[in-house]
Parts: sequence; structure tokens; C-alpha cells
Amino acid sequence: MTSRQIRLATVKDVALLAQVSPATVSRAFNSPAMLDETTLGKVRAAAQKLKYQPLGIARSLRVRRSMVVGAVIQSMENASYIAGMVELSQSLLAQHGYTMLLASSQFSDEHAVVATRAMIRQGIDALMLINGQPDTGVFPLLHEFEIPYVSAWVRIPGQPSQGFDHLRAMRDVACHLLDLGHRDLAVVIPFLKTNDPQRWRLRIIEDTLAARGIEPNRCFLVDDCGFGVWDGRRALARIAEQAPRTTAVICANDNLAAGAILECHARGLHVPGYMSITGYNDLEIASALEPSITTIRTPYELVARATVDYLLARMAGASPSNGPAIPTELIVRASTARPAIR
Amino acid sequence: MTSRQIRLATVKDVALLAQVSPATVSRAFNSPAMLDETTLGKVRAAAQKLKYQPLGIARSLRVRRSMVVGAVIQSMENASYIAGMVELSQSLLAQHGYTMLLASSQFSDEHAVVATRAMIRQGIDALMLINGQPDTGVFPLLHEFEIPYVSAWVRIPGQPSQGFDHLRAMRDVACHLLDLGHRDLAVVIPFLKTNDPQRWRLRIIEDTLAARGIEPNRCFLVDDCGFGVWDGRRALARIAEQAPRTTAVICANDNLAAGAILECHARGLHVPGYMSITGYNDLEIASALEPSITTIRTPYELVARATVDYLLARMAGASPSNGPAIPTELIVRASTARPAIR
DNA sequence: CAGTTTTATGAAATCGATTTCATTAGAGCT
DNA sequence: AGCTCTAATGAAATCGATTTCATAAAACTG
Repeated sequence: MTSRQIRLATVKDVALLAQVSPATVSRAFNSPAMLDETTLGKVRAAAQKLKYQPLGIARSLRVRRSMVVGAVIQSMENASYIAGMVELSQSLLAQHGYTMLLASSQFSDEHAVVATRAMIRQGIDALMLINGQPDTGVFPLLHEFEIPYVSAWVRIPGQPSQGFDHLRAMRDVACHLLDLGHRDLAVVIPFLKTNDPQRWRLRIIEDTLAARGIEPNRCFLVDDCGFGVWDGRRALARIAEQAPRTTAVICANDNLAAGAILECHARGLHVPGYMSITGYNDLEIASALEPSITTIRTPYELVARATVDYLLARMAGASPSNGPAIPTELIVRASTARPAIR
Repeated sequence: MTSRQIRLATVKDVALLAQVSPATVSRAFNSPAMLDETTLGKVRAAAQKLKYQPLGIARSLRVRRSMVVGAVIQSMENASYIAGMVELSQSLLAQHGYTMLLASSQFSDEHAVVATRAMIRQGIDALMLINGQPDTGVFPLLHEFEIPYVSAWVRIPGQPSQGFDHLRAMRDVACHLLDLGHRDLAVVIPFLKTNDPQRWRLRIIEDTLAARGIEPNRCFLVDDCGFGVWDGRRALARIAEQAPRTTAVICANDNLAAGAILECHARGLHVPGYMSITGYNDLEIASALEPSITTIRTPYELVARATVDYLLARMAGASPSNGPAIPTELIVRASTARPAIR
């Protein structure tokens, strides 16, 4: 491990060349209005010549802010909207002069805590937790070091967070199917055991069924799977074999739904004639597949914007409130219809 | 803009509490072997009590390395393997104590340069360019500041880079189709105008055709589109209408291929009976769709590993060579067959 | 024009951790 | 016991930029 040997130009070098003091050089970059026109010119020329750039960490040390924001995600696998969130947030932050540290927790809270600790050591000014858990050990850490933060994607009661009202969205899906006349539902939601928001989604479905007088045990559940297309295929296979009366399947995302539809095709089960299937997120595949998938549109750009705005406000010293949920939209397409009489 | 007001424990505070000098506290963290057993204990206790963590930027300033690596990507949209690369690289780097700054250029070299400059200001120890351009303005910048770097995904002649031999892979695809007897091909490769590696892919296809005595103008080209599923659908629509003799379509990735297949279905064109279609990357959809897609497997994990290893070696002062290309594999599935006689 | 206020600049302290250099105490040896 | 050598520790310099405070020069004011 050798350290970088190159010696970049420093404020001193520029000062020497421009025949001014280091203080003046600094001012030329941070408050040029304070300086005489000619001095400014001299400094600028010298800086240009030496290709001088103020060293971020030295500046950070002195001014006590790093212009770095951290982002901790669970994973981008099978969650292209998370990738989109990350990408857009980064670009929005960049417009305000911030760079972004990224770390993924791979669904492990321990990893999330370790990553956060590393980021705090690095001196982040704020942190965004994208699609994180509501009970993560990251929160206490952030409080301890008084770091502005916000959870994104899922709104978390009692926490600064920006996101959708996934419960309302899920209820919309359930109601849509019930309104069509479905009574024998199956639900594919992975990570129920370890992920609270997923559990919340299931609960609201059950509540909705109950409110319409349908016993929740009539609802077949698949949760030991991931979020991929193949998981959807396998899930539907399970449903077809173990709950043959099922007429509609609610999937936690569009990949699962696409997989379910493909497995239906493979088994010769018509969608939506024999089986209605719903997705979530309105990924591209949802509209492009035949039949197109009834789904929930979750415009991640809005969440990214709200999240970044929130953090910028916090870093500016304000205490913004969470505000309303970002609206979702039920998009009814060809994968759902009234149940056929079997 | 207010600065963070909280005062974290510093090396001085710990020193005071442990009744040692700041130097000793530092040593307790960086070379504990140098210290007496009891002193070490005292310092550790004090540090624990004050929840002390050395401030990264202060350390960086002194030791002249930041333990931060930058990653500049083009985009993660429609390129889930890039997201995977980012995620895995981050996790590998974390295992070595590095954190990762991320920025995406949105296919604009100017953005890439701006982002890189910001990262250099932040003091990155090294940079990885994921799926970047071979002629980017980022390279001179990196040389100027003597920052170790490597391009990942595409091997770039004369540059430190880790990746696949996409030319060989593309030729494998072309040969596969030619071997099946196809003579009227269409190619769907977006960004031909602005992206050199995409152009290289087309060239090798044309060369392969030429080597088999097929005139390249017999090959219908679609390039004014993106990398998404709908782009694939639209591309196939164009092909069906404007080049009806086409019997096989080479797509730049699996999303396009999936879209092309779906559009075939919509038009009642059998795949592979009427039309053979190939993809690239072996995304999940490639195996899950019916018919499953003949494609090229590009194991991104291997690239991520090679890339990180390369950078770690460079940062350790070594001068590793690029080494061999990461092997790809042609995976023949159900979307390709011999052309039917029309 | 003398006195007062601005304006422009520099010297030096500062941010927090590391590291060189010096010093002291103790161990080992004859 | 006296000498050398090592181990453990502290004082102070250092990394590079910013900022406070002081000061000199210039611009007003009546």
C-alpha cells in the first residue's frame, strides 16, 4: 500500500505564482466578490496554469461539511426502479454540488449498519435509505451522529420518509379483483418473514378480503421465493398444483407477474380467461407482454425528487415535514378479467 | 446552508479521558502492536465511551489516501448487469475498506468528465469506468492527476480495461445463425452513431457475413431506438414491414430480443419457425420467456471481480496487465432454428 | 483637509488525525 | 554497578484550505 505520490498544486503554490497570500487564493474561489478585479485575474490565471483545484477533503475538514451524501439500498437486483432512484438521485444531487456514496446491504441489516458506519466515518452530510427496513439499526446510528436522513420508497411511520402509499395501492389491486368477481385468490409476496413492508402489503390484502366477507384462509400464499421472473413461474406452478380453484393471482411485482403469465402459457392456462394476474411497478414488461399486465404505476422519479428535496432542505437547516404520499395509479390491462365459471 | 453543529469526539477528547497523548490514541487505532497492553486498554475504553471514530477526511488529508473509489457508469437503465456490476464491485471494495462514489453520465461524455472532476476533487484513490466510451475525455483527466483507473465491461485497446471479448461473442451469434442456414439477417443495435463499442459489434457481424460471402447490404439495420422491450417490439415491426424476407434478427440485448419475440407473437409470426431471434447477456427473461432466447452469457460477476482486483493491485503500487478477456458463452435455446422455406 | 468609514489584503490560527523526532524508563548484558 | 539497547510514549510539525482578526490603503464626509 503506497500512498499517491503525485503532488498536486496547492493553495500555496498558486499564491506564490500569483504573488498574493493563500488567503486571497481561497477567497478567489469562495467569495470572488470580495476581491479586487485585477487580483482576481492574477489568481485565476495562476490557478489555471497550475491546474489547481481545491482539495475537497482539506476544505471539508475546515468547513465541516463534505458535500457527500450517502445512499444505502437493499439491492438493485430485480428492482430496476431502485436503480432508477439511485441514478436520478445522484444526478439531482450533483446539480447541487453533492457527490453520492453508494452501498447496498444485500437485505442484511448488519451490512446496512456497517456500510452506514463507514459512510459516517467518511463524513457524509446526509443519508438516504432506499427501500430500507422500518426497524433498521441504521436509525440510532444516524441520530447519534445527528446526520440528516430520509427513507425513500416506503413511508415509515414516525420516520422522515418519502414514498408511496403502498397499502392503498395494494388495496386498489385487491378491490379491482374482487370487483371483477374473484373470490379464490393467491398472493405471491416474497420476504414476508424478514421484510416488514412486504408483510404490510399482505395484511392490507387480507383486511380487504375480510371487509368483503371473504375468509382470509381462502387466500393461497407463496412467499418462499425471490422477485424474479422464474420465481413467478415457479410460484404459479405451485398455485396451479396446490390451489387449483384459484382464479386470480396478486404478485408483488411485474417480474413475478410476467413469470406467472409465462407459466400459465406453458401450462395452457389462458390469461385472463382462466387466471387473472396482477403485477406491481409498471415496469416495461408489464405493457409489452401479451397479455399486458394489470399493475400499479409507481413513478419513482417523483420519489427521487421528493427525497432529494427533503435532504437538501434538511441540510439547509430546515425541518421539512414528510408531506403527502406520492400517488400511485392502478393500471388495468389485459391480464385481469371476470373469472370464468369452471 | 448551515454546517453540522454537532461536535463529535476527537482524538484529543479520547486522549484526555484516557490520560494519554493524542499520538497514543492514533496509534491505538493504527498500530496497536506498538502500544503497551494496559495503555491500549485505557484508550479503547475511552474511545468506546466517547463513541469515538477517527474522522475519515482528517485522516485522508494527512495520509494522502481517502479509501474512496469512484465508479462512473453510463446508465443502469435497461442494463441490469451494470447495476449488478456496481453492486458487486461496491461490496468487494467494502471488504477491503473502501467506499464507493457513484455517478452516471447518462451517455454524455461531458457529464462523465464533470462527474470525474468532482470525484477527483473529493479525493478518490481510483476510478472504475463501467461500460464507458473508449475515447472519453475522462482518461486525460485521470492521467493528469495520476489516478489509477480501469474500464470495465468492454476491453479497450491501449487502456487498462477488464471485460469480455464482445467481438468474438457477436461472431459466435452470427455464425450460429449462418450455420443454421439463415441468409437474410436483421440487426438491432442502438446508439451506433455515438457509441463505439456498439459500432464494433455491428462491424464484426458484417465481417462475418462477408467472410461467408454474403453481401452486407442484405443485412437490415435498426439503430434508432433504445435498449428496452418496447424498442424491440417496434424494431421488429419495422423489420417485418420493411424487410419481409428477413428470417433472423440479431438483437443487442435480451430486452430487445424479448420485445421482438413478443411482437412476432402479436403478428402471428412463429418464433423460431418463421423468425429466429437472438439476444445478449442472458438476462432472466431470456430463459423464462417462451420460446426461450438464444443468447450470449456475460457473467458480470467475473468482470466485477477482475476490475476490483485490478484496481486494488494498482492502488497497492503494482502494475498489473489486463490479462485475458473474460469468456462469454453462446447459449442456444428455442428462439433460433433453421429458416423455413417461404 | 482632517477624520471616519470602506475595501482589499495578509498573518496566523484552525479543522482532526498522523507521524517524525526526542525522551524516558526499563530490560539485558558483562 | 555501569553500560547499551529497546520499547513505550509525548511534543510538535504536518497535510491543504478556510477564516478570523488586524492593518494598510482608498474612498467618503462635512
